[in-house]
Amino acid sequence: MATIALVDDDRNILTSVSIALEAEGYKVDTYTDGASGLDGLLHAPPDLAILDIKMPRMDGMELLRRLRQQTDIPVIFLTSKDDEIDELFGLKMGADDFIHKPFSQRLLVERVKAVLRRAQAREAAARPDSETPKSDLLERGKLSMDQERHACSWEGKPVTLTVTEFLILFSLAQRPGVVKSRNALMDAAYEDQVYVDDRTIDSHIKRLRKKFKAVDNSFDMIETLYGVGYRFREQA
Amino acid sequence: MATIALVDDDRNILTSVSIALEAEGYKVDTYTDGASGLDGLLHAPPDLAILDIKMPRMDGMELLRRLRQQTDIPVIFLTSKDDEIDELFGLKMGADDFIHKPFSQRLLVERVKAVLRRAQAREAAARPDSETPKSDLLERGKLSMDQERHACSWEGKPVTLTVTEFLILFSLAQRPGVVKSRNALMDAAYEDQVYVDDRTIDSHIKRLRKKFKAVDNSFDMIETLYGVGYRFREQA
DNA sequence: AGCGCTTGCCACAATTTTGCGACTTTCTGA
DNA sequence: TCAGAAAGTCGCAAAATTGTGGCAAGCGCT
Repeated sequence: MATIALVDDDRNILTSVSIALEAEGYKVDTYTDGASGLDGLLHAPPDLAILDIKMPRMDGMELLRRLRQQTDIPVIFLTSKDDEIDELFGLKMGADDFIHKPFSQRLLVERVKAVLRRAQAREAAARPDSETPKSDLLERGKLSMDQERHACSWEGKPVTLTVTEFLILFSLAQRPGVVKSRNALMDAAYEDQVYVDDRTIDSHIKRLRKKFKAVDNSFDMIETLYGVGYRFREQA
Repeated sequence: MATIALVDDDRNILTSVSIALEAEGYKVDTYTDGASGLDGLLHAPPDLAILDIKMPRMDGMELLRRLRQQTDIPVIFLTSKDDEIDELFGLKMGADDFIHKPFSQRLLVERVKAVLRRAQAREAAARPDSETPKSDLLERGKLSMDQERHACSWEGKPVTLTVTEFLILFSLAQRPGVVKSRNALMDAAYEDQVYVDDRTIDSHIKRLRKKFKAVDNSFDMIETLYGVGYRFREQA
């Protein structure tokens, strides 16, 4: 799942927050002061950073300022009552949220999820227009796939695919004529590096072929390369 | 320009007021009694309603009460001296203004403009997010939703939705055929900084389906895509 | 303090998807 | 041609994911 960096000089907070976040399935990197925090954030960028606003060597605000010169990782600040003056400035610098001490773990986790959700949406919204010219629409002869709609059809006739099947076929069809090893297909279908048996991929391929043959018995777009992997046939 | 509904049993008032308002460029819908007025107001919601307080079949007060269950269209009452006792009640119900008979057309027009201006300001204030120029009306086959009035109906029959339900359905219906992940729906329904469990979205979907099925048992516009999210069915 | 309504979430049932063992069939190269 | 190695299939039970009924906390109004 997502990685979260935690920068705070208070060991107690560091451990209790770590535990709370890890319980939710997040990976947590901890740093005990601003300087090493900045270093860590830049070298091993997390999906979200939680910074204490008061810290030795470099306070949270300064850390944020420097961080923003390089990245726009979402940031949540931990503040005490007297730090409120800084919040306006923090917001301007691009802080995403503030949590006032003392805080419940429940609140913290909620905010973390909210910020990650927003960041994810922001990212998704930023992608389509700027880079990644390949839209999530794919047309290959009689096959057409639409990621956004999670729809797939052959000769116009709809074919219902599960998530895994969709991802595998999408990966194959994206580059017709190019062989994809089973490992490559696993990477396409699974987020992290889960390892599944080779035979599992075969199973998915089997199901894909079956579903397409149900619609067009002469379907044979998915070729097997003995000892190598699978390939989506070139030209329709 | 704006549409104004006029409900009065007195033909003279109906025609003279219509002429006055149309001269100002407004579109005017007229109804001659409370019952048909309510019907018309719900099916073809105007920007403002002018109601006579005394009418056969259903008086203005009752009409307002029922209207408020569905929408918050601005309302101006026409009253005679004897009706003054009701004004307090009318205000509570959300009437926006009272005009005492007899009244000059000039006065009427002024009041109308004032109320519309206020309504517009209110509406702008309620939606501080600078963007969101998307239209407030949404028609998708048998479904119609009006963001302004927060009204929703299926095959013309009103369906009462809570805020969250409304936002979720609106988000889905806005792009029929497109899958929305639970996260995307959360974004549509909640402020930043609020995180709710994935299953909460399921709950809302459950309630939505229930409400629509109560009106049309064959309702199945909200599709579930296993492992992906929800989708509003394409075509009516 | 007492409603009535919304809402988030939990627990349990119902469904769907998926991984993989066990076999069979096909392919390759000596 | 024959012995592996590799790929195709089947069938299932485990895993995931979703559908639901309910409940209790939170809120706005009395």
